[in-house]
Amino acid sequence: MEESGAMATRERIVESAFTLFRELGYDATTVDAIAKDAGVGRSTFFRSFGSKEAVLFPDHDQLLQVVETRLAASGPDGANAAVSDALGVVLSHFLAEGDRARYRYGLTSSVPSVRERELLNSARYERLFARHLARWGDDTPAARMRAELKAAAVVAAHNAVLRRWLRGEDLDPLPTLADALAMVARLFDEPESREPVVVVVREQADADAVLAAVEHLL
Amino acid sequence: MEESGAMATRERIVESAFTLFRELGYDATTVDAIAKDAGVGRSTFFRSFGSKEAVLFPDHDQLLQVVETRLAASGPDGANAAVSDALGVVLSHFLAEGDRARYRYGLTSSVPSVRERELLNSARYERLFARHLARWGDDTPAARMRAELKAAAVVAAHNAVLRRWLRGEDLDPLPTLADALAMVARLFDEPESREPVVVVVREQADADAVLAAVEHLL
DNA sequence: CCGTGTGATGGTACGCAGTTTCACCTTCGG
DNA sequence: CCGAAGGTGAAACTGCGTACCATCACACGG
Repeated sequence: MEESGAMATRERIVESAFTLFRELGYDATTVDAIAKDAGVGRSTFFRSFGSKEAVLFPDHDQLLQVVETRLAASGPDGANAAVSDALGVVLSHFLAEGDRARYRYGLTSSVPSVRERELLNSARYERLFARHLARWGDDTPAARMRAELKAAAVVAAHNAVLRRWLRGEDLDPLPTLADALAMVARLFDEPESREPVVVVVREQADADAVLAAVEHLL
Repeated sequence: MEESGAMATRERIVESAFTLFRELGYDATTVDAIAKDAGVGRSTFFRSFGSKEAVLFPDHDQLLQVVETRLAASGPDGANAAVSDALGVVLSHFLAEGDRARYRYGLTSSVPSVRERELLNSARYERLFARHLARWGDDTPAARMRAELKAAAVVAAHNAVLRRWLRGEDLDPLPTLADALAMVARLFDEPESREPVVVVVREQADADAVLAAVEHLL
C-alpha cells in the first residue's frame, strides 16, 4: 500500500491529467476535474504534486535526485564522465517518455506557465551542476567563475539537444549530446596558455636538440 | 500627461509596493493594499504590471529593449563588444538601483515566487543573446550549438558577477564583469586548431622574411 | 456649443490555484 | 478492544489575475 498503492494513485493522477489536458486543453482543465477523473480528492492532488504545472513533470524530483547522487559520487578526476552520465540519464528519461515529452513540449510553446516551469526545472539542474563543478575545481574566484560558466554550458547543451529531438530534427540525440558535451570539454578543459609557440632553431641543429628545446618550451 | 503623468503613477505604484513589502513582508502585502496605498485602482495596478512579482522588476522590459537594440545594431565583427556593452548596461542598471536591488535579492532568497521570476528574467536575456549569437555565427549545427553555449555562458557570467556584488563581496563589479567576459571570449573565440605552431627558419634570415613566413603560417 | 469617439481609469464580479482546517478512516501496536 | 499515527476527502478561505462595464477626460468635427 505504502509503495505500490501510493504509486498507483500518483500514476493515475498523471494519467488523468494528461488525458484531460489533451481533450480540453491545459488552461481549460481544472485541478478539480483532474482529481475527480482520477477518483481522488483535491487535497490528494496537491499533496502528490505541489502545483498544477508539477503534474506535467512527474519524475522531475526523482530525476534530480539521480543526477545529484551521480555527481556526488564523482571526484575531480571523473568530472566530465559524471556530467556526461548524469545528462545522459536525463536525456534518456525524456526519450523514454516519448509522446508525453513531445506533448509537454507543445504546451511549453503555447502556455506561459508551463514554459516557465520548464525553465525553472532547467535552472535547478544548473544549480546542481554548478555546485559540484565548484566542488571539483579550485577555490579561486576564476575557478568558481569557470564552474558557473561550465554549468550553464552543459545544461544549455543538454537543452539544445533535447529541443532538437523534440522538434523531430534529431532522431538519435544521445550521440549528439556526447558531441555537444565534447565541445564543452574542448572549450573548457584546454590548457589555459593558448598562444601559439614559435620555436626558432638553426636549420642544421640535430633533431634531438630541437625536440629538447620544444619540450622545454611546452 | 501621457508621458510624465503616466510615469508618475507607475513610479508611485512601485514606491508603494516596495515600502509595503519592507513593512509587512512580501507575502503579507496584497495587491489591493499596494493599489490603495498608491491611490489607484486594482485594475490600474494590473494594467501597469502584469503581476505582483513584476512590480519588483519595474525596468525589466525597458532594459530588455535596450539590450535588444544594442545587439541588433552589431554585426559579427563587433559581437563581443556588443555583448559586453549590453551586459554592462544591465549590470550598471542594477548598480544604480542600489538598495532596491539588494532588497530584491533578499526576497529572491526567501520568497520562491520572486526567485522564480528572477530566473525567468535571466532566461529571457539568455534567449536574446542566443538569437543574436546565432545570427552572427555560421548556419551549421556546431556553430548554432556554440551560440547556445556562449549565450548561456555570458548570462551566467553576468549573473555570477551581479550576485557577488549583491552579497557585498565585490564593490566594483564592472571590471569583474569585463574579466569574466574576457574569460568567456578566451574560452569560446580561440581558433579551433590549438596545436602549437613551430616555425623553423635559418638563423641568419632577415627579420622581414621571418615575419612574412610567420604571418603566412598564421 | 454640442455630439461623438477614444483612451485611461475604477469598481465589481468571477474563476481557480493553493492553503488550511477538520472530520473520517484505515492500519498497526499494545 | 483501544488509542496513536498517518493518509484521505470535504469543506472554507485567501488572493491573484481576468473580464466586463460604467465613468470621465479630452480631442475632434460639426
